[in-house]
Amino acid sequence: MGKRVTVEDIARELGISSMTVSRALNNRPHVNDVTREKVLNAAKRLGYVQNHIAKSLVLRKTNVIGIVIPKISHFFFSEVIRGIESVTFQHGYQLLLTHSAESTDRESQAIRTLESQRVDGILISTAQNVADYDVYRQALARSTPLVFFDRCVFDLGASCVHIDDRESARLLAAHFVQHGYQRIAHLAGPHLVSIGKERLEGYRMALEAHGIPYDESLVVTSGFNERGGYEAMAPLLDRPDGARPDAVVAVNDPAAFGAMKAIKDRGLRIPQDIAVGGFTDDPRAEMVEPGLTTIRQPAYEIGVRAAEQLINHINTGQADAEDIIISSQLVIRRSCGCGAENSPPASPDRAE
Amino acid sequence: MGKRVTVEDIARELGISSMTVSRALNNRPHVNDVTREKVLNAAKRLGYVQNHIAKSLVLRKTNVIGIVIPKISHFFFSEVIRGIESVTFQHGYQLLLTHSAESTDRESQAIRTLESQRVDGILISTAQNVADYDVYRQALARSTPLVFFDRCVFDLGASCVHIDDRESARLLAAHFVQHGYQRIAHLAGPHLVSIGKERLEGYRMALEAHGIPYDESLVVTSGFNERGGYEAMAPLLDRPDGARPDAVVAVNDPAAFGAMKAIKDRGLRIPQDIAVGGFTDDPRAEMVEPGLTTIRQPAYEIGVRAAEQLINHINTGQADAEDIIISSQLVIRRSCGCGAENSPPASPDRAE
DNA sequence: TTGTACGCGTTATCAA
DNA sequence: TTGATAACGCGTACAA
Repeated sequence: MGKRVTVEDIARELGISSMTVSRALNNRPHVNDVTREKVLNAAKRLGYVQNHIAKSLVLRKTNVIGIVIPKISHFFFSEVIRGIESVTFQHGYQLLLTHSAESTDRESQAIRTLESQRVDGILISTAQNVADYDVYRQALARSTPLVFFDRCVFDLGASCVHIDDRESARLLAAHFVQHGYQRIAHLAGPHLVSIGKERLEGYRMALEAHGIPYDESLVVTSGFNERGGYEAMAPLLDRPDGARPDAVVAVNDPAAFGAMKAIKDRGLRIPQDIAVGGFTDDPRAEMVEPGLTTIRQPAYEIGVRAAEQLINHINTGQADAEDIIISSQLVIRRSCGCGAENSPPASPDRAE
Repeated sequence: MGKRVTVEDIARELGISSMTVSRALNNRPHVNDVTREKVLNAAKRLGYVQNHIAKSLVLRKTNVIGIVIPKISHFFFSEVIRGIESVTFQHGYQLLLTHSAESTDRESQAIRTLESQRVDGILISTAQNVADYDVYRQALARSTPLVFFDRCVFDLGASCVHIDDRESARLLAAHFVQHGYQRIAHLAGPHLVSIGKERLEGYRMALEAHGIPYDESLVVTSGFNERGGYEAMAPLLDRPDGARPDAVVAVNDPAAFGAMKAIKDRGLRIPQDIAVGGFTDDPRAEMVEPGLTTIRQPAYEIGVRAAEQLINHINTGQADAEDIIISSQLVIRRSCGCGAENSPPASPDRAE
């Protein structure tokens, strides 16, 4: 930062006090109209830009909200960010973006950095192997409002915005069961992260409800990306004919895409040989061949609600934590082989 | 922000001066080992978190870099952000993310906000209707380093990181010409933004080089999203048989996807009736049916180079502006009907 | 090795 | 309506 124009400079220029300048610049009362005019002109002429750093220091409020994203490249998260931004923009907050890259170490570091930056609150979706909750507790103890989204940690007294992952997974798995699939595999997320746990549990519930025994060997941890989905399919596809799964419920769409590629690479057909389902409703889901049946998570809305909740916490000091559940939707396409082509809005409608 | 522990608090607790505490916490020399140990213990015990705001104020350096993104939901930009983040993380910079939403007003506001936040530098890709360069000039005049990426403004003395848009568009259009297409349309970006201008120019050059007259009615401004691409196709598809274009070069992939949908909705085939090409290499390009021939822009690398260049400017005061050209690549898939299936890395390899 | 004085740029407070 | 003073939390410069 080079030499910058300060209120002091403007005050000196006009032969008045810096307080009057400050009042004029901030549209505060008790300033003579003529004086105000002179101040604004001088500010423009000198190229004054308010120093928000100094303002934050004295006001003890930065108007900055921190975000911790586990995987920037995931479409879901970029949509959440878009939702968050729309709300924070309206409320005059800025966004400090950090990336944990699925690492708990980097996540902890990010949270500490955000606290150090004195953000007014933090929006976070945990890294996939989250295990130690101390860093969250500490932030909360220092009264930094925290709101989780999608990947949550419950019982910390922090709000969380997410879909009903368990019920959604149950619904998806039940859909396969009801259409006659017998050996339904699950590509699972890491079991430490909320959505991994919940989606697995929903899958189990669906099987149980329909009297299908839970077979541990049909559950393979894939993680959340394409490569993981691809690799997790190997042990399942290596099974002999008749022992191979006839359907796969993936923990999310990227994993499902990887699985679909693995299935095709073996020369098998989707859904005739193996049906596939996912989670997210990634833009690719309607373009992949065949279209991917999936649970649509309204990412933009999740971002909006999370940001609103956080700002609410910020304003009310410490409002009660809420568990906010956003409704999801089963989108049926051809990958599940269940006939109905209940297509989602086509591409042109994805644009704003 | 609630009541926070300060260096003063620690100093009082230990009966020493705040300077010694500051030195100890920052790993500076001239501190007795025993004293340092005591300070670090007390800091941990009291839950001290450095106030980066105060530090920034006194050091006149925030270690924050501002980003201005025209369209968060565009895959290309989320990849750029990922690249930027990888560099800034390594160098200890934080990211303040702003969104112009393609509005020049919001963009100007964003830049002023970032200046107000005293970011050490700004990375920006302009809004599509950029026309007034004053806000950039002012930022530069106040010695806020500025680096453009993808959508640039030249001749301002700011660095710019981008592919060779003109040459890439020329290459793509020439590819169509060489494969016998005669009536090649162009879905153009707004003509005010660099990539809109350059890509149109490359398209013209390719036609000219092959003796095909430039037909203004074959150039329709689509903007950068799916809906724009879809709608821009209407006048082209409304032409009678024989006057319809036999190929379309879209300004980017989202527009190309919209165009493909429009073509299919008319019951026409790709590429037999109309061939399509795009720009970006969006993840959907290899999944759409048929696969989209496109110019691959290495988004991640663009982000990396832009961030490196900015940090370089920050460190060297004001190094010379550079025009940094990242090499792009023509990825041939089936949408251009040119045979060669030069497939890009498959999905599983997209993951990190 | 440790401490004192001061300034970073702004606003709140209280006095004029 | 305006101004003087102090404070936000920290680090630099210099003194002890």
